[in-house]
Amino acid sequence: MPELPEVDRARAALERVVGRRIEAVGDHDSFVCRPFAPGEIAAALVGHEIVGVRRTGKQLLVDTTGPVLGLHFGMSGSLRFDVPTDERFTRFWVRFDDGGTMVLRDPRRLGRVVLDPVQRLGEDALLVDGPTFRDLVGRSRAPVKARLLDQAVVAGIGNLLADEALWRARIDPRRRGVDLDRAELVHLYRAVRASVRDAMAAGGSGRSRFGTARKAGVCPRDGVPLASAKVGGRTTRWCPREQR
DNA sequence: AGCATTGTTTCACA
DNA sequence: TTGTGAAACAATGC
Repeated sequence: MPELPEVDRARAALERVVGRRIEAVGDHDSFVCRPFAPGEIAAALVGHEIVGVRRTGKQLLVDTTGPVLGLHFGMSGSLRFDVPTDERFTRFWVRFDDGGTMVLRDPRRLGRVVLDPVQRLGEDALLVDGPTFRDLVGRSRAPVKARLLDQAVVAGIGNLLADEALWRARIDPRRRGVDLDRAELVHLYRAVRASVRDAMAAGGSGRSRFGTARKAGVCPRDGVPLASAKVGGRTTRWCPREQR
């Protein structure tokens, strides 16, 4: 369930392992750990201590006294602590010197585990300032939703948050960035930040009023059936009456 | 059976 | 050249 709010929750949970030493690593899922060979990540990490945890967008960075461990949850990844490492869907795990474990559970295996990740990400959605956001989003000829989903522009916004923010800002997801005026971009910027913050408070993306309504197919403000189409390659729902 | 899925990368094309 | 969008990736659930 990972968009920025879920990943940030994982970051907070990871704070508990700071200061622990890595005793063993399970890196034998060659798809999730690609392009590293089985044992390669383990060899690089064993014996090192976790010294910090950072997040940019949906990317998690675990600093150690050795390499940086990069974690990405893909579509279905999540972290578990102090559970057995042989459970179904365990794709990667770390055991610490205190006997505790960190397990990456990821049924669909679209998550990634890498050493020293090279990031090509834009500014984090929670940190980007208004003028920068307006400039980056407002200069594109792509549908505004596709622009929001582009992690190289603003990092952390996924499909649900994008729909949520556009609904709050009352903007049609199919409109081109260049066709939005300054006031609309201001609204969108505020809507993005509010959507992210609310999702974090609610414990996840898609738990908002619109997130619930998105499934039901009815706009929670005016009861109009939501429109649905592929925008930016993703299923998109919006209120055809309010979002212009 | 068929289709959709809260993500990212690659590749074809304008 | 730059940007855009569809397909591929893997696996599950409806």
